[in-house]
Amino acid sequence: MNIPNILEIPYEPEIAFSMQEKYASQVQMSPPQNKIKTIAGADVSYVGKTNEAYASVVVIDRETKEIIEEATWSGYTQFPYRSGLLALREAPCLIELFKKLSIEPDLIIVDGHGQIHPRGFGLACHMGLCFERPTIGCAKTFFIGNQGELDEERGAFSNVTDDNGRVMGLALRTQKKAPPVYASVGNLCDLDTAQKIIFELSSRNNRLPLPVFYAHHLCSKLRKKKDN
DNA sequence: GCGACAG
DNA sequence: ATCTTGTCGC
Repeated sequence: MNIPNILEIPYEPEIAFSMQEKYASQVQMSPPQNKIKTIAGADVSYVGKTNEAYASVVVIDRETKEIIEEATWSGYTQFPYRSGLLALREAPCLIELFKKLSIEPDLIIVDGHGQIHPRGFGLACHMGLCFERPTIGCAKTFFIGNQGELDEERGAFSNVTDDNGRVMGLALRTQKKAPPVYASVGNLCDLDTAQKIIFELSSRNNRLPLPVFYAHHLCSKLRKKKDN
């Protein structure tokens, strides 16, 4: 896949914060221009709490839900995990990973938050500006913001807002008994589309949208394999 | 001041 | 993220 931009990765956290504040205003929340027929999901896993990383991306056909391409990458991250600065750790890995993809997916789902972020610029936003193509974040746990009550049925959702009442994203229950996932815009996509896509690609069998679910398993398979 | 804090 | 035991449901 073509990668039009690579954002700087500041070594100093304070500089990284201001970088995120600067780029947050460049995120585009309008609906995708093209019809969404191919969808990619990406994930990264690690050996213990080391910097040894395994990343994978899986692309499916939206209509048939069949896998049409996979790519993997392994190497070492340059930064430790830090809340709010996940992109410093994972963006370089994901860029190398997506370089290996031949398809140009119509939409990319990142395992992490987008606009649900202290400065409105989570990992999915960072990748969305790099890729210049519709990108959304789908995180497994609550990060920040005010979340309303959530019904128990699959499909129930509740906005996640900041302290000024601005909608950053939403909590979406994709399985009846499981905790919700958190959907937010990364770039070049609206929240309604993000919600719709995550809902239709999740099911009774997979709380996470199919491409992310597949990528997650591919990652841990890789990690185990290299471990032995 | 204290706790919370994506992966 | 990873580690781990036990439990529930198809």
